[in-house]
Amino acid sequence: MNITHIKEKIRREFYQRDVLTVAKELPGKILVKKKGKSYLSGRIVEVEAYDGEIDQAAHSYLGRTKRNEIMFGEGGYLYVYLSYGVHFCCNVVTGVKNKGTAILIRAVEPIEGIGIMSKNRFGKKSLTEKEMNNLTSGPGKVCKAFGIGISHYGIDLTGDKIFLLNADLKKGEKIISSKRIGITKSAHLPWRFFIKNNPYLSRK
DNA sequence: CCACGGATTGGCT
DNA sequence: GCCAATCCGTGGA
Repeated sequence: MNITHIKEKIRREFYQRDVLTVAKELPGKILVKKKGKSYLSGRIVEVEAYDGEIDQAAHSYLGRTKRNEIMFGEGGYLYVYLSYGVHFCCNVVTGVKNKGTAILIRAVEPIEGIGIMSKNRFGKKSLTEKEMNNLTSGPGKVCKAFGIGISHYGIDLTGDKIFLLNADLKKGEKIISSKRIGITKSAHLPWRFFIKNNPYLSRK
């Protein structure tokens, strides 16, 4: 018994819509990675939208390359890249074919498999409260905790390895937007969407 | 072929 | 608050 028995997997049509529409709905949804018999899951609490047609910060802005190829496919696939030569970051590809849009998953709130995530991140199973809040509060941290790397590039999110589940926000929760973090080009666009006051945000 | 810099993190000051 | 670590995609010569 795990969360996949309770919630419904998100279907292709959800991802194939406009990137901003999807990005606004993503906080609250549940990221799941299945590894053998064990499940890792967490609620998405923070995302950023990237649109190669008008957004210079998007990896797809300069056109199609081998690295960003998956961004130009149809929505519902995973785009993974290496950041600063050190950390992996994962994105949900959105829109129809040739759009070049994706959403960076920046932070999640752990639900299942916290022991495994802790081991992936800190090499031990039990964490201090401080480490717990630091477990998945950033894009590189999410990938490390979930064990997501370049081998997961292009995975179909409607398959059964990595996928999202439908879920509603908890009572009183609110999604708000701000400028995106850590970019210099097209920095003014308010395309970061997150759950207000959530303790797992990469920044408040 | 080579130089540059980035959607980050963690450790030190 | 600042900065090093560390890789490779990208673009110019």
